[in-house]
Amino acid sequence: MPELPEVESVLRQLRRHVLGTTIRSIWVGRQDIIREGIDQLPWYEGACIQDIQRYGKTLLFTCEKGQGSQFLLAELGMTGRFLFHGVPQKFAVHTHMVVYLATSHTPELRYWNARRFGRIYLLNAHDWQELRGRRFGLDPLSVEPMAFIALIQQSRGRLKAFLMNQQKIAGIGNIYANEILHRAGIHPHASGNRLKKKTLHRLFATMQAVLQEAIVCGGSTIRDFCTPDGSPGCFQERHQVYQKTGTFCLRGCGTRIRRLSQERSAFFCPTCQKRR
DNA sequence: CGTTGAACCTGTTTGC
DNA sequence: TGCAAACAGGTTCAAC
Repeated sequence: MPELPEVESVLRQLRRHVLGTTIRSIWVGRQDIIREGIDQLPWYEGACIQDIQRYGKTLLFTCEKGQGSQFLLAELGMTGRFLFHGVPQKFAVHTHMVVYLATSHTPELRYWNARRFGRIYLLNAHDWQELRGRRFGLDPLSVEPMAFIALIQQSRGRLKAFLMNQQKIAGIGNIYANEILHRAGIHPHASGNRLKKKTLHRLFATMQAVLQEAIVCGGSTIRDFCTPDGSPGCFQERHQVYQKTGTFCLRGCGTRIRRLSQERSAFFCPTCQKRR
């Protein structure tokens, strides 16, 4: 579930509280939670967390030691969390990694992930660049409108699939794709190359507005998302369509929200959302 | 190239 | 009331 706004909320707390801290040691419960570079694990002991960034829905820690630097990429998947020391959690058995810190307001940072859809990557600069180029598309918050529009006009598939394609635009998942399309008044099955310029500009503006608004709310907490200090988000209170099958469209058109079961369930209003 | 579906997972919700 | 099946979904991979 963590999509861009949730990961951004996690990022902001991490930057505030663990940036510049030295790693004392790292404990790993299940080895297979480290997808790549498990043999690099000892290197990180004594390294300094020099920077933390978000790429799409993943978090990138830049770690420095002596002259060298290495990267730690963390996918949250669906149920992944970073938690500060002392934050209560159910199912402690799902804590797969603990980063013990030397100087910080939190002496440890736990990586918890019940469903284990997310993984950790320990990468050198070369491997990170390679992964980055292969996996991440444009950032929805910093992309120029014309670059975004040009990319959509090249796409042939369904618009919702485009928005969720991380290699095109990185960070939007099922919740925000549905919410953005409803607010922009565009059908999830509209095709990008047939939309009018005006509609594309509206889509761009709506995408940024929805994501920014969700970040201010600290993300959406549907089931159990929370930031490292244990706080939930509140953007779910403003959802218009996600998981609202059968309820009346909030635009007041009198139509009920429908759900298409194909492709990760699309929720939409058949009246307000146009194919063109 | 685009699209679809399966696989990976386990806590929660739904249905009988 | 209890149990089993369905569901949730980000990413990767295979197949068409």
